[in-house]
Amino acid sequence: MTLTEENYLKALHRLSMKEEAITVKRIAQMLNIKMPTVNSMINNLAEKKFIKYEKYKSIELTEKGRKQALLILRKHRLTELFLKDVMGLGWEEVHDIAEQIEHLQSDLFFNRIDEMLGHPKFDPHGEPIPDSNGRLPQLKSNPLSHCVINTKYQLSGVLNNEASFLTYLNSLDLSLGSTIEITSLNEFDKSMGVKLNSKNKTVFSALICQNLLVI
Amino acid sequence: MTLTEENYLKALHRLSMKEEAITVKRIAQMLNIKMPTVNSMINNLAEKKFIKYEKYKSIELTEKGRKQALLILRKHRLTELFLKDVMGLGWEEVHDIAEQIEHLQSDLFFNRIDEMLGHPKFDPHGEPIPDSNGRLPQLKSNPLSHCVINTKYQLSGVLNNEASFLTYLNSLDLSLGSTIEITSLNEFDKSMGVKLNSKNKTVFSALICQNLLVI
DNA sequence: TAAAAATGTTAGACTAATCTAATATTTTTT
DNA sequence: AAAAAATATTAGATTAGTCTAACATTTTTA
Repeated sequence: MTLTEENYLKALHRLSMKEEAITVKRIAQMLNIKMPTVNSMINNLAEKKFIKYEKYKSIELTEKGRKQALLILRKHRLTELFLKDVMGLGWEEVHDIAEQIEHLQSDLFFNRIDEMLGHPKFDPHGEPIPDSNGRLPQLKSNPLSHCVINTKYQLSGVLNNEASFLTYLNSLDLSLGSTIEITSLNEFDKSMGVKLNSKNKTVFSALICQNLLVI
Repeated sequence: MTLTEENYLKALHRLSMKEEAITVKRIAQMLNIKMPTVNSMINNLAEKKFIKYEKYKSIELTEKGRKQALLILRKHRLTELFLKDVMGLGWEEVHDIAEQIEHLQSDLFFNRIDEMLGHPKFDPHGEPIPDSNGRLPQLKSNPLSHCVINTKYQLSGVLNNEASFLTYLNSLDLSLGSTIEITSLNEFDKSMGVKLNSKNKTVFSALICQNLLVI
């Protein structure tokens, strides 16, 4: 895929997320390109099966197109997080750089970023980060006890409302939306080493883990 | 500048570094492109004053061309070092990724990399890294006492040969070529906090600094 | 529902980067 | 120094991505 095709696909996906119908006019506006140009690119993308399209009719991403768009989105969001958290750039500074880096061809590079960030599932706006197969994370929460190591989750609920449990969570500064990264796992007692909000490390017993719901 | 123009400029610079004359044929080989294509790009670059050229005559980079090439080289070498030292990729893996990243347009991004690496003057092959003005570092050594904070230097000599001094250096595992990064400066006694070979931290008194030559 | 407005498509041209085939110049060899 | 070989250049075609002008279709409105 060329860089231009990737940018069209991104725009197509953005429109499909928020609007009723994808039109040539909207794509043209979004990419700041004239309609006839968009029209010919639409034909090109349809030929390559990234979209379904018949002239004067609606434009829709195919599964292939959506997956491709999500893979680019993944690279974009991982990059933004990386520029911010690892390189210490400001949130307002990262977008333009990520727009360029998202087009790099290197699984190695992006997988390493993913790893350094602890396989985050959401960017700081709360937007989900597609996985390396171009799939969006399930929005179904699971108990932390069912989750995997070296991955960042967000607290989405609790399965126990005893005051002592809630007080404990409070003392850790844990609230809905807080990030919990599993850094180690004790096979013997099923306790987990965790890092909270990318800052404090502690250990959760199996019982704690069973009562924390995360996404 | 287009990505293609940048790649030609890089090739031109590489040739100018190691060979007598830059020929259309050599450029074509290096970039794996046919000679007529190279010829037309040569004309284009000459029009834009990156090279001096008259047909059937020799090809030479202008100052403008050389500076541009060195700025790309700077981005390439900083990126390689970053991928290796910060992201932990293997030396054999970094080249292809750096070939892509070197074309990014973002002073912010590369300055931040430079900063994170401690403003290195040489890459791990010992190749010099051009500065942000496209100038190669002076190969003239200076006493460490004349150097600036937050910068990586390489030990290039000593100004004192007393056994006690050399034994001291040995005990720190310091030898010719070792990297010395100045991490802090004590204005009162002119002593310096340093990191040696990217590992051990220590403090050098003013007297030590005066007797270490670095590049 | 017919006219007007909005949107979409086709036709044809342009630029950057590439190619092959043909031609020109320079360099090497005999 | 003439012939042969190597190298360089020109001419003309191709592809991707863009444009403007003209035409077609659909949607809105009166």
